[in-house]
Amino acid sequence: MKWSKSLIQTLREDPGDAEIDSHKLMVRAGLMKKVAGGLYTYLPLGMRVLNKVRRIVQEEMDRAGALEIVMPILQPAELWKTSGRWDSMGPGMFRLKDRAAHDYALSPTAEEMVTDVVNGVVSSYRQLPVTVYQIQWKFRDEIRPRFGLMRSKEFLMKDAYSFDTSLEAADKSYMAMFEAYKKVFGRCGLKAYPVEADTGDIGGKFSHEFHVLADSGEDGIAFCDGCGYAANLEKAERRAESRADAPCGAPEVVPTPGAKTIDEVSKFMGVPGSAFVKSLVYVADGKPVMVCVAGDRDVNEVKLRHFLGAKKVELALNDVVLAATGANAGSVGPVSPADSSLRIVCDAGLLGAKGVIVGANKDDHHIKNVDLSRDCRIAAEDYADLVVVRDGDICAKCGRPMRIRRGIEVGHVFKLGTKYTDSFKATFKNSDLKDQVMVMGCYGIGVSRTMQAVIEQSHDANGIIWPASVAPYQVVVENLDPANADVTKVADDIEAGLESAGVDVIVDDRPERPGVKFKDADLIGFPVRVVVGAKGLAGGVVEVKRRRDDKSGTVMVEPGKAVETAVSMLA
RNA sequence: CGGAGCGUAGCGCAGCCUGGUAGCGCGUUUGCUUCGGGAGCAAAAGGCCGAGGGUUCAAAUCCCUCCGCUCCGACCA
Repeated sequence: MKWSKSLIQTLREDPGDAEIDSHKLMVRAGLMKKVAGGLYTYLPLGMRVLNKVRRIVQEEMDRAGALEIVMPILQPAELWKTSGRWDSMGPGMFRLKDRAAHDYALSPTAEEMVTDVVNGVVSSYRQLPVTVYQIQWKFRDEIRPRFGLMRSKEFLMKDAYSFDTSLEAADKSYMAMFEAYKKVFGRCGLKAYPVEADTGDIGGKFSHEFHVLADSGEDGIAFCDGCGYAANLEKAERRAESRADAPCGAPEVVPTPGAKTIDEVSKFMGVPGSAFVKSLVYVADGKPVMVCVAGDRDVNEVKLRHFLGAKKVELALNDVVLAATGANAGSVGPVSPADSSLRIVCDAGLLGAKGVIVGANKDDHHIKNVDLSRDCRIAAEDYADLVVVRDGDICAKCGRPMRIRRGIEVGHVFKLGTKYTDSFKATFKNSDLKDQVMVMGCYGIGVSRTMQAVIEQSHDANGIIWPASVAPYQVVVENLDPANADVTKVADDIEAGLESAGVDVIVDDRPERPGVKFKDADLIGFPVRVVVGAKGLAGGVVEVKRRRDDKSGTVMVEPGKAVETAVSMLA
């Protein structure tokens, strides 16, 4: 391929609307162009990368025994009504009507359709297990599209679905995908870590996310170096040591006028936030419940929801708070709330807390010298791990301190169970001629997001540094003197040689000054660069260099060795 | 949806407060000189100043409405 024919546009300046490096670089390197918020056109260069990532995903899915299919993006509402997600998906799903006023969704995912499809094809246990997958555009009406392809309204996703005869059998399918994912990300040159995750809205029992570590990541992840435990902060558990506080005197009500937040009260009283117990009133499936955590910690609502066994928990509105406690938010606490039957649950880190300060359930007052076990009515079984893990918390598995990192979620694997196969009555005949419900798993990879994650993880001040496996072209041949027939002949011969060696190569044949060409090559980030110039040829050599090396990595070889040298550098 | 801000040439921006000739840099085109890390000079093309309405002799500029986008807090591959 000749650069002059390739429709590559590079920009010297960062786009005004990009925040993170990978997004800036994708636009500057001419991989994509924004159409509107969260919507992008993939330009030829970006399309090549996307196709390479896609190819890798296909190969690893195929190798894992998954079967490729393609399902419609436009999906009838009936499917979504069957599972109940037509209502529960909310405004995140694009919906439209056809001319006959029938409702449709633009597929944000495809559990419903695939269950329907497989149910129609599978009728015997002999056909199971089966895993199907597709690589298809997905649509989500994101609240706030952001960071280029990281969070866009339209994105390319690989979604796979496994169907098994039993939960145990489903574990095998799950592990096959889990292993395949490791290979996919490895081949893309990514370090992606599997972390335990909450199953979220999609439902199901058990799941892992694959994360690429990056400061720009949107998810927090807790890591334990001791045992390798890794979990999304939504899910991460920690071991709470019970406190050995010294006994304290009698509770004492103190006025704290105007101070509502822990910060304000702590400043007012001149004691650190950790000396407080923060009390929040939540509504869990319609019932108020008070949640107490240390003053310097945050409630993890996902853990709370699981602990309470509730479908939904949300912070209570103020009239509920007032009715339950007798005070407005900011002055509530676990000591004798107005509603004496109010359930109080408490973070396990507060077990044994004495001499703490709590809201007095009386506006603008707090109580000090509180001993939770002495002064409050909290059931022993209502102490649990309810807070968001933070750096230095103790790993629940091995007792070593954990650290927090940020990650980009590039993949997710779920054990779904029978949530969808139940609602679709997706059954098979077992060997006893009985109908039995299939057990499902579902597995996603954000293909377009993965492409950007590679850049986020592999770039420098000059531009992208592509791994050879997904580079738009693996080698760029810089013809520094396109007007010179001898130089051009050598450059074109090297191009031909690389092509016959199966290498993707582009020849920069533009009549530009060398500096411009070098800058562009670095910006786009071709893994290997071959420089052919009159000067070098006069000395009988061309230059070969890896993008990731500095100048000292430059190798001078005679033109006949250029192909061989470049190929070896790609390995 | 709540808060903040921005829409001016393909891209990045100034001009707006204080109304009167639409500007700068990059990119593009042509010519000459350059030529191993984003060259110099000269010339040129390129604008419904987001849309609609209003005020005014006169609106990119002031006022109103709408649309779009970006950033900060509740979703997820």
